[in-house]
Amino acid sequence: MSRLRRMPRQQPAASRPVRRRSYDQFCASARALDSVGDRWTLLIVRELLAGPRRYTDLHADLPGVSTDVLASRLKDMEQGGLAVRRKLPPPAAASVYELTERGHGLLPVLAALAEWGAPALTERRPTDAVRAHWFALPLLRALTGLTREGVLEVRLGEGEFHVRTGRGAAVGSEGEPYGFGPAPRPDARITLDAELCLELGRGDVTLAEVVKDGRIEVAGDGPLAAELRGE
Amino acid sequence: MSRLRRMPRQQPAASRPVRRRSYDQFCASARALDSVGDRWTLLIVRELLAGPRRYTDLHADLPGVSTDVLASRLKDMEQGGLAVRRKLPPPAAASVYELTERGHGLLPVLAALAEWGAPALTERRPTDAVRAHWFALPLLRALTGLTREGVLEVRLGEGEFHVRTGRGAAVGSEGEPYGFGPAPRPDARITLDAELCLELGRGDVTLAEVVKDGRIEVAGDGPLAAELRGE
DNA sequence: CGGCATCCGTGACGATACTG
DNA sequence: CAGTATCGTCACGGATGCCG
Repeated sequence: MSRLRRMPRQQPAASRPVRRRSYDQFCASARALDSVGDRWTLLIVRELLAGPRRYTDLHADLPGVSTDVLASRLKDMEQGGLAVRRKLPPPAAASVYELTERGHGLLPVLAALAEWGAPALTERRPTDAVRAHWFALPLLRALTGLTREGVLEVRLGEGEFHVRTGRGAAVGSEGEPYGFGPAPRPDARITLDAELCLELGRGDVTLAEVVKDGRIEVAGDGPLAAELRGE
Repeated sequence: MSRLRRMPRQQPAASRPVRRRSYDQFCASARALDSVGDRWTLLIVRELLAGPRRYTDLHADLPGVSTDVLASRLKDMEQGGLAVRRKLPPPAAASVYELTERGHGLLPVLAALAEWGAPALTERRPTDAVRAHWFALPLLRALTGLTREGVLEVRLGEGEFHVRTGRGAAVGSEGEPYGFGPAPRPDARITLDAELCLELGRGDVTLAEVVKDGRIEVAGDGPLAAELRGE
């Protein structure tokens, strides 16, 4: 009576053309998710939006990703035209991954995700990793009102990063909208803590308010620093 | 010499608290992906953005999703506060899933994905499924310039849907930005083909151009129809 | 019949070890 | 340093069964 149940539930699936998994929908969002919907892919993009990086550094800033998955995603991203692998000039003898223009086009997607996810970013769980440049997207949102073009260095307790302000931060501009570490020649510098970055990104407080409060410290003497101080 | 290699590669993983898989990063984008980064989740959201739907209808419009995964995602979305299950009034004896306000907040994410994915949506592969309302996001992008509030019914070869125009389509407005099928009392109606929807969404052509060309047909006599015709 | 639950085969994922 | 190899586990997709 139960022998019949063992019958061929599934064809051996032979000769299927090993198609990469796709949603197979004629829909723009579905096509986008075919490219960036796999686990870790968008977080790798988030990393590369801050500038070219080496494999090992990517692995270090993405705790939890396994080496083979990272290698596989980078390969997929190369094949998909999102990133390229570039050899550094001779003395370095290393190679870095960097986004193509198509890859940079994902900034609005990451920004929308960050904006939506910000309210859920209240408690910092003990298992959570943190990197300073992860706060660049929330902060960029709070700086969209700035008119002066320039590079702003940001110092957090967790580390440093820098962002481009003014139209230079707009989508489609050459260069990264934000980057790791200190800037080569910043036009201004601010010091604040990560929590304040998030509040600014959520719009809970305005830039002008926290400058007055002293919760944010502005250094520099150029026009960008002046605008940050409120003239 | 090779006996040592068989040693415990992995702890039995006992007593791990069965944590739902999270990226464990104190980052807004990562938190967002903890909620909506699983396979199919954002496409379910895309469906529900068009209005409440029953389980079976969702399954029908998401070819390829297995029944258990769909049930599991819907449960996750309920638990995550993205959607609720609501019983229909007695005669229907069915229940529908609908987005919460938090869930509706994902519209900008889907819109950004659709915008980024649009250039990749050139050839329609023979394996691709199609639904009319999947073209609502690209079309909405082309209609952001409209000032008149109202409901616009859209007729494609593949079926019908309707979109809200004017400030009513803005994020945070009550009601869905777009919906399945014909509208109850549309303020205007347009007829075009899916390809044109995509061209409009990509910005390859403007609304005014295609109205003049006759590639788009505008029906109705209210102010919205007039604005669509270019006064 | 709608709304799942169960079972199974395959593939993706995560951790670790190993190699050029 | 930058991956590849290997392995255990879990997620996914497909088919089917159950239950109100």
